[in-house]
This record gives sequence, C-alpha cells and structure tokens, in this order.
Amino acid sequence: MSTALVWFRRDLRLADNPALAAAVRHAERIVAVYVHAPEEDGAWRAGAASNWWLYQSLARLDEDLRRRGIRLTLRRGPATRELAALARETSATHLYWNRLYDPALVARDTSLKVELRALGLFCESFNGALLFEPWDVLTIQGQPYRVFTPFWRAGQARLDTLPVPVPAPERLRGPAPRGEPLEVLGLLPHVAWDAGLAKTWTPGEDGAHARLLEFCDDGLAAYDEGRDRPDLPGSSRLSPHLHFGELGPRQCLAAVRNAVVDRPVARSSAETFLRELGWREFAHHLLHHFPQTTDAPLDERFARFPWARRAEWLEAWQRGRTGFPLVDAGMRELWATGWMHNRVRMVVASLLTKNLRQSWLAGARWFWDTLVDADLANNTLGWQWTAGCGADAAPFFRIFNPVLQAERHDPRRLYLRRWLPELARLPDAWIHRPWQATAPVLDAAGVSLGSTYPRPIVDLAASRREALDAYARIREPVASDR
DNA sequence: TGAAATGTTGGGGCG
DNA sequence: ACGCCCCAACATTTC
Repeated sequence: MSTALVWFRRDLRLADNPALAAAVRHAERIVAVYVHAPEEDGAWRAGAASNWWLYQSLARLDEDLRRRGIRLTLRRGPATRELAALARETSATHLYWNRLYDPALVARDTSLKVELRALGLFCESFNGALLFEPWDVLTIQGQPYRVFTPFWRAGQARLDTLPVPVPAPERLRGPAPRGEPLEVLGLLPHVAWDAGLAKTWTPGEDGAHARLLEFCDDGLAAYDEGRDRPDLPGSSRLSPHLHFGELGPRQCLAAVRNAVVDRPVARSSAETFLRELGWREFAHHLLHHFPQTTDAPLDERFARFPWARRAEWLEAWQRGRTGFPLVDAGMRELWATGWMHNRVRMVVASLLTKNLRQSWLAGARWFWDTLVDADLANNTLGWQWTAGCGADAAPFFRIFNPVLQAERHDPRRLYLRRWLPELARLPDAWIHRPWQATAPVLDAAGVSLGSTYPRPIVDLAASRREALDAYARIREPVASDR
C-alpha cells in the first residue's frame, strides 16, 4: 500500500488537477494537505479579501474531499518541515503538487524539492494553472515575448495540443493524519466587513463551475459588447475562481469551445474571451521572465518618473471620494464586493497614475489588499500597463476621461446609480459630471457638492497636461540628426 | 483596451 | 450664378 501526499496550494479543485490525478495513478492512499506557511508572508503577503476567499475555498475543498472519502489536512509551519513531517507520519513516499509562479514561491518550491528529495521522498510538480508554461512560449530567437499580440498568436497555434482536462477521481482513500482546524489560520476578518463578499460570490469548485456554465449560457454570445459594460453582468467574473484554481484555464477553453458548438455563439465573442485567458497567460509569462517587475517598472525610464505621492489624494481614491462618479463607483464596488469591472479598473488606474500622478505601486498595493482575485501576475501587468511603464503598455499619453468613459460604457448610468445612491436622482446628463450641473439641477436631486458628494479633487484638463509634461521629462531625447 | 487639438470638407445661408 | 463665410461632421495628428 503506497501513500502519496497531494499538496494543495492554489489549485483548489478535484477535476483537471494533474497533481491529484498523478497521485491517484501511483498510490492507493492519498493524503490531501494544505500548508499555511510563514515563508509565504513576504512582500506580497495575501490581502484580506484574498484570505476571505481562501477560507471559503478551503472549506469547500474539504467538503468535496470528504464526499469522496478523505479530508483536507491543514498544517501550519514552514512547508518543507511540515511536508516532511507529514510524509513521516503517514509513511508517504510520493509528493505531488501543481506549480505556482510568484517569484518568491518558485524559489521556495525549488529548494523544497531539493530538500525533500534528499530525504528520499519522490517529488513531482505539474502545470495545473496555465495553458502554457511561461518558459515554453518563446520567440524564434528564443527570447520571451514583450508584446501581447505575437505572444498570443504563438499560443493560439498550439491550443489544440493541450491535454484534455481529466475528471475528478470518484473515490479516494487514505489515512487521517493530525491537522489544524481551518479557524486557526486567521484568514477571516476580525470585524465583519465581508457581508458584501458573501452575497456576491460562491467560492469553491462547484461555484466556479456554476459560474462558468452560466457565463457560457448567458454572457458569452454577447461578450464582445457585454464585457465593456459595467452596468450589465456581461463579463465572466471567473477571475477569483481562476486565481485559486477552483477552475483551470483548460476547463474554460473546453467549455467555451463546447458552447460554440452547441449554439450560434459569435465566433469573435468566443475568441475575445479566449484572448482574455491569453492576457492571463501573458501576465504569467512576463512574471516568469521579468520577476523584478512586481516592484519595479519594466521600462527603466520610469524609475525616475516624478510621482506626486500625496496621501490625501491616495486616500480619496481608495475611499471612492475623488468627485469623479465613475471612479468613485468603481472604488466602492471594489470595497463592497472585492471585485471591480475591468473597464472601470482601467479608468480608476488611469486617474490614479496619471491625473493624480500617484505611483502605480500604491494602486497595486490597494488592489492587492481589496481584490478577491488579487493575482501577482495579473496585478503587476495591469498596473504597469495602465501606468505606461510595462510590457506592451498603453502609451503614457493614453489618459482616460472618466466623464467620456461613463457616457460610452454606462449609457443609462445604472452602474453609477447602483454605487452612488447620493447622486441617483441626478439626470443622465449630469450624474457623471455633477460639478458641471447648475444649482437648480443639483438642488432638485438633493445633491450638495462638497457635503453630500465631493467636488473633483483635481481639474481633469489641467492634471492631464501636467501628467504629459511629467512624461515628457523622462523621455530620452530623440536621436534626430543622421 | 484615449482624448484633445488641429486639419479638411462640404452644405447652406447670404449678399 | 457665384464667391464668401460659417460651422458641423469627419479625419488626421499629436500628446
């Protein structure tokens, strides 16, 4: 009777789980373990919203495992020590896990593998989180890609070579080693701010699949337009499920292709959605090849960019009190639900880094703590993209105007009214720019600027010009004469 | 996955 | 009929 440890990390699912499948292939007895390891609390220690999700997801995973005959063993302590001890306690000879790509975790896992192999444990890791390993997609010259379009063209060409997702094992057997209760991991908030999260989300593998099916049924066909509409449930909302591996990208791909076969789904909508999975792949590709970008701009000229660093502006942005309704609505959606529509993420990030000229890292840290889908690869790419200092970045001069963006992407202003009840009675023509409304219009809607809702903390046109000036200062002089 | 400034065009009013 | 001006609409350029 051989025993294998399956080390769950951010692959909190039983289906399409290569590490679990390998363990079942090679051993009769399975020990499923999650290790709450102090060495993971580095510079990018998981934030409060992320921990809330982790708690829920671990609880669901434990239920799912119990239904199949074993439970999830929780351990606390350095991962190498805990896994070695657990192998000893259970006489396990094999250890399987699915890889993670955060630079600090890669380093830890690499040395862990060396140490545990030295103890005689057979260790093997798998790809459960990505369509392609970050090191497998390279240019003809063998270099990493720095531009998305050619990266994704190369990726698409091999989509058909991917392994088919394996089903969850039906029955599991194994010992019941000593473990900690979930509560002692300290994942839940001490003050109950999580009601909005619980109302919005269903963490766990079942919830992830329900969301995927619902999206394929209701969202996919109109994704091309729907994905840019924060007022409509048009986006997939799969990001936290993907981050915690309650769902794998291979399963998303299979479901989307299946949906396209079943019903007349616009081909371009399906491709647009798959391209979003491609951005996730690209983010991991960049994180692998440029690990320093979690904390430093990829474009080195930005090391000397004159960020403004004004605490009261940063706080106004965090609290959703900038005076720009689309920005404030987004920041409040984030605070209430742990999530923000991607279109609105771009707008709030543009305002923070460009109009308010706060460092993209300040924004990245706030998102890190408040997003349930906070992901080091995606967060780093997203912020450097908007700030204009990353790979395939939006040019710095691409500055979003929150008024125009609201007109374009929230045509009935439903998103604004949902998150800004104090402005809800303003008519469509003024709710997204109350500072331009006349006094009678404001009075009739019960809005008093500066008391019930803030005035804009900056002038859009002037701050835009100042941002462009700052950008011009870090640009290298063009080699003109030759 | 921008927005603003600047340039061009063409229809209509008018003397 | 014609030239002139205005300006909206659209296109291009610039940041």
